[in-house]
Amino acid sequence: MPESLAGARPTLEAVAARAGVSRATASRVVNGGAGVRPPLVEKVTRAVEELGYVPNHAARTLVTRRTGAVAVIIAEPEIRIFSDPFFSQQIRGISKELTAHDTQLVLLLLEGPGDYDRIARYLAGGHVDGALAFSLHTDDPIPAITRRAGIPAVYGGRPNWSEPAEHRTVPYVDADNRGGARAAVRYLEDLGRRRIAHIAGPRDQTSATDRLDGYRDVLPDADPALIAEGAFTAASGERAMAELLERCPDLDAVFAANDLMASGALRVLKERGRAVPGDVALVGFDDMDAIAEGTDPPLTTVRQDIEGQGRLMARLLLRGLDHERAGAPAPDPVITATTLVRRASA
Amino acid sequence: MPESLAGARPTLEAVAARAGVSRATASRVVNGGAGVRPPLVEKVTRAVEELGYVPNHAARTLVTRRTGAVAVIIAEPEIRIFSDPFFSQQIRGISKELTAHDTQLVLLLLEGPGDYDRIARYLAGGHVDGALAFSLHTDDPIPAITRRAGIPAVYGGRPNWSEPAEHRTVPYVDADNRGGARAAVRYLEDLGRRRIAHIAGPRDQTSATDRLDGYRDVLPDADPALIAEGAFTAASGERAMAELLERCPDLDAVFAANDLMASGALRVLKERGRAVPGDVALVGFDDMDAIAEGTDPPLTTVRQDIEGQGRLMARLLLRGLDHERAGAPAPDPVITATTLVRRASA
DNA sequence: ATGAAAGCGCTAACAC
DNA sequence: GTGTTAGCGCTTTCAT
Repeated sequence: MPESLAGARPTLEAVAARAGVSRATASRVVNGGAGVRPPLVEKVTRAVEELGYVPNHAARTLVTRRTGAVAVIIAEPEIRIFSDPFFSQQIRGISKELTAHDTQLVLLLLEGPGDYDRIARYLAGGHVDGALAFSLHTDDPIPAITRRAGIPAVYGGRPNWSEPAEHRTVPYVDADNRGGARAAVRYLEDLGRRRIAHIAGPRDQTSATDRLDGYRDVLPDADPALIAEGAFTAASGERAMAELLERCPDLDAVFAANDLMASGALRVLKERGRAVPGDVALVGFDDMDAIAEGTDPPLTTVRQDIEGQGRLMARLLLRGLDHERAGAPAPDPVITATTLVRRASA
Repeated sequence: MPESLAGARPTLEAVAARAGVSRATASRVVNGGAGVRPPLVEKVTRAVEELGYVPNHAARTLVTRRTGAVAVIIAEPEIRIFSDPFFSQQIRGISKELTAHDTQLVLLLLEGPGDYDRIARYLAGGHVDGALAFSLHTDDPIPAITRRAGIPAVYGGRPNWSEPAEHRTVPYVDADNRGGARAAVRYLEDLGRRRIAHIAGPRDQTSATDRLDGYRDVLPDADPALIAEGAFTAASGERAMAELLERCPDLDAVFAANDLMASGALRVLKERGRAVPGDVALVGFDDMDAIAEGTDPPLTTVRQDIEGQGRLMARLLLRGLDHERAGAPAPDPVITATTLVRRASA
């Protein structure tokens, strides 16, 4: 490994000089060497190594108008992001895909509502080529900001627009929440269960409402008392289960909109002496192994490939960057498959 | 808000023209406007707004040699980073401090050991002004990489060198683990407990060994059977507690090296019919509110300001960046205070 | 296939 | 105070 001569990083000029070629040729070699004769390629390559040359990123960006970086925007209400394995897996996926394409991940945490300005300025400043964001709120300002900044963006989770017409406007990656929910409820039905309750997630998240819709697809005439709303947390799952038990003591199955709530429900069920799955069959959603495999009994749940979704988001964005000049239309939403994982709780 | 004329972002040149001044003056105004007469400042400011001008980052970096970005490096074994509230809080703190100084956070996730090369190239490429990294492993290559890249770095947690002499080489921020542990054990002593056990963390993390050292400071002659080793997880806390109970049924207090292990220990204690704190007093470490406040009884624990540590890391780095040209020496390590928080478990 | 030269958008001496 | 000018390091026509 070459010694770095503290301070004075070698420039392309230096490489060219050392290799006895022009800067242009040196540049060509550094960028793949297409159309340069092998002996020269060899010479330049050696010079690069000897000098420990690393291209200056700013200079390159200035002329190419490509930064090789992508922003990942995380809204403040998503503070839980880092504690929620869901997001961490998604970020892993994104990171892997970006890395594979030599693209950097710039993390933009919104500390508060006033931060949208800062983000807007940043995005407009040409720091990044594109942006990735998660679970937009109702009429979230982010899409408008990226549009104004003129950079492409891909979203994780179906945006929650108040205008349904806007849905097609932005590209997003989402799991087949509705289909997964349908599969879960049908499975419970096939088990012979007749009083199937649902612990739904918060009404303002599409993943929650889609799962609720899936439940209703299968059980259009379900007793409304069989539906309780939670907040995707274990504690809220406990509360919802208690409610449900009170309202419908005769229930014989529960489909919870995520594993965390299912784990809470399980705790309450056991406390009240209901055997799982004997008396009450229980199905979750997400298949977060840290949760679903750790409960007693382990959770039957709907699995989605979260890391894969993250990778897909990044891939979609990168593809968009490549086609950008072609003025390609925003890619269609991508819905990833879900599968039912049978364990012991149902 | 000005319409963006898709594609053609206005340059400083355009601003200057519109304001009827030279590019230099426009630049001065954009950068604070020191030494420019108010009327001109006003004119330029208006032009900036009307045009929706945002400085081109690459151009600026090219001449100033400052990127306004800092890398946060997260090693692969730290995959748990995102699920561990410890790291998430630290990152929050870092993000806040960086944002306050108009500096961006570039996230570098190491996907595997081979990734060190990629990181090294990135850091050498002048993408960032400095780097932040966490809990270095024994003889971690990161410090060498940043040194070779010629960029300053600050670490979170005392590095685990095999050469003690190296300790002073790198600046780091760490909690007063040893002092906090001492306080916890003394508190237990003051409660009148005489058989105080310790559930230690993994031997290869300085935070764990420092806490063990603190325990030993107070109890130099403690029965070795009173010490069990866990892995900072709840499950390992359960295992360690079971061990301890078997070896020393007469123990009357436990100091666990973190809250997660304390919560596991608590579970086992209750299972075996030991009243907490009646029969066995229990103290944790970290004060992760999601855990410590949620147990029954709530955990007495040693609190450290994790977000503050993150902020401190960023501040130290930024300060280093400012003094860089002055060839200032690496700042000394900073040890942040810990405080005992009394709840009900001891 | 290679080189010469222009210029990306900005800041910082240096003159005035 | 303000304008003029010279690059920062690189890619990319355009000649050759």
